Amino acid sequence: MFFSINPTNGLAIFDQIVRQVKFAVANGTLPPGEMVPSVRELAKELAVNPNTVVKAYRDLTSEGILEAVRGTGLNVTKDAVAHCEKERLVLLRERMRHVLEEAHSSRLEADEIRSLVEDELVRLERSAKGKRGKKGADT
Amino acid sequence: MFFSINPTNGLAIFDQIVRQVKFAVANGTLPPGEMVPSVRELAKELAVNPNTVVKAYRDLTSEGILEAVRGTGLNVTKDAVAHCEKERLVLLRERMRHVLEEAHSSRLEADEIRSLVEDELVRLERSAKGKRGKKGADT
DNA sequence: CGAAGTGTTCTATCGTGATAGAACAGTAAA
DNA sequence: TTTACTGTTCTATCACGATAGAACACTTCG
Repeated sequence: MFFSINPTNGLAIFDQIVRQVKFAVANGTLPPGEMVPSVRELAKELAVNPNTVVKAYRDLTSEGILEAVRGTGLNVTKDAVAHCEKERLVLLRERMRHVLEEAHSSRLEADEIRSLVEDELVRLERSAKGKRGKKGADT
Repeated sequence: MFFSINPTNGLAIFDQIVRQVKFAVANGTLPPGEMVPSVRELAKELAVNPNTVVKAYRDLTSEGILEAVRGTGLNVTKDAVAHCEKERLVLLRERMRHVLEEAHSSRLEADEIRSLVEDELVRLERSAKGKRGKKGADT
């Protein structure tokens, strides 16, 4: 499935779920009309309490991103895509800003910040590649 | 004073204090032997509960960064500088990594991430300039 | 029908961060 | 000594995120 939880993220679990659903909608992984995993199913998959998933889905529903079909499940609304596409960068930018503000107020130079970002970007690329090419070396 | 609290930071107040003390030690703003503000004074200045400052100072003391002089106050230890210089990048890098991981898992391209970072960096530069040259334009 | 799956709602408990307020022991200076 | 600072240690309360377990109304399918 698309979802995963990172306990050291700094974000609450329910918030991580909310954001990942939004991101999945924004990039087309979760198209309108598609059903999200059921509360109990997702809770089991993430090894998380069902009530935590309930809270995430409740927030998403009250934002108009999900809608309930009684007795059946929750699906992505038609309006969700535009909404999530707009919000995607806003959410990421806001978090990024907090980190950069801390770096800046700690007297880190802009170039030091840039190289820190580059370090972590290549690290991300490497681990992504590592997952794609399971056994082989490269290619 | 050097310290300030950002409620929307995602970090607990006591943790923000801990990190800011470490950063101040790392960049020489808070040299060894220097006294940190008293518990009650800092609590008043940050409009925060004294117990919150106590917790931050207790953590810093148990890490060997501050030491108590009974009846007088807390001062920065001799070993603190090396310790904090090492930890500075680690702390910032760890937080940065979490944000970049989220951006990456949301299918944001590396170049989009870079331009997002650049956006926020110039924003930081602007606000820093704005604070330095209060009334005048530049110089 | 009945069983199994939906979402929804409820109470209770726990840990943590924060607040509030009080008390105690030590030091410094008038 | 007295006063006014230090740090330190309590108890109590609150909000919030998370957990646990149960119940209810609805739909789908055999």
